[in-house]
Amino acid sequence: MQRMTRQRSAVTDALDGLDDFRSAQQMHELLRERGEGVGLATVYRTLQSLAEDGAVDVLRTTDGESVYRKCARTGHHHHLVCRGCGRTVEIEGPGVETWAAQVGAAHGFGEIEHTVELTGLCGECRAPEH
Amino acid sequence: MQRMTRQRSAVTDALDGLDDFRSAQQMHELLRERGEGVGLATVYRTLQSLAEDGAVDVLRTTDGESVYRKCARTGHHHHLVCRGCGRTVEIEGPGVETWAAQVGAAHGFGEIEHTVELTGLCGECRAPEH
DNA sequence: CCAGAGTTTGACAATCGTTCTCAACTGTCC
DNA sequence: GGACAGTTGAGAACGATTGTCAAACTCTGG
Repeated sequence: MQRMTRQRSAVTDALDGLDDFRSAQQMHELLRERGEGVGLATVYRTLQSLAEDGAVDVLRTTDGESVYRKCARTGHHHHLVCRGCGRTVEIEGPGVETWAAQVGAAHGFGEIEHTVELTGLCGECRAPEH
Repeated sequence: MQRMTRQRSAVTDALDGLDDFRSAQQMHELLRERGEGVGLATVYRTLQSLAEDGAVDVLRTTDGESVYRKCARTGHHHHLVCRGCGRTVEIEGPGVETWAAQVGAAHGFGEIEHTVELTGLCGECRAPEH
């Protein structure tokens, strides 16, 4: 059974206040600054279990770090992340889903799963001043 | 300048004989078995430099390991990998490329880059016997 | 409210893939 | 052949993540 502890709610509360992806280490640091210290191992465990429950989304950065984010959209979706500031937009790709299934079928594959993530530079990061 | 050494050609030769993704450690082991021992650090360095030159493709497995493969197609493409046996099909996604750019533009993002990988079960892995 | 059972926590050690170090080695060019 | 700059490799170092396990805590049913 899942229990509600001070640490667990500290992590979920912190996630609610953020809108970009953060690593477990960043969360750990953030909580420490807020004075709600939570052990690093606990932060890892909590984020993992939240991810398993589908309560948060996980992404792997190019350097192999796992980053987490609480998304508004609960179902399956993708992300468009700004490489400059981290701003994130949730994307629903009706086209991609079917494309994936089609491509899979065309090659005799079944039970297709896909990974689709987009990165770019948002308006502000492209035109810093004006 | 790039030199042709015994180690470098051992790695590229080995890659030519494979058609699925392998990790640096697996390559290291494979070369050892063949008697063409190559230091682990060298295998890492060589695979990396080959990847930078676009001579091989890199993927990150779900557990954060980098895997490499020499693809027939040299330009930009994606992969459909069998979760059962590792069989890999190279995919060219005319639709995905434009979709990515469109979605990006719709949100004011530019310089869009995308990651698209598919996994599934190939025909043989779905019907082992018959 | 209270005890007992079962969870959760956290400081620290351990893993594991990958990168760094640096002295010895080896293509390459003249 | 000889010089020199790129390359190698054994082992240390790194950094993210996971494992350990005794102490602390939650929740539930009296």
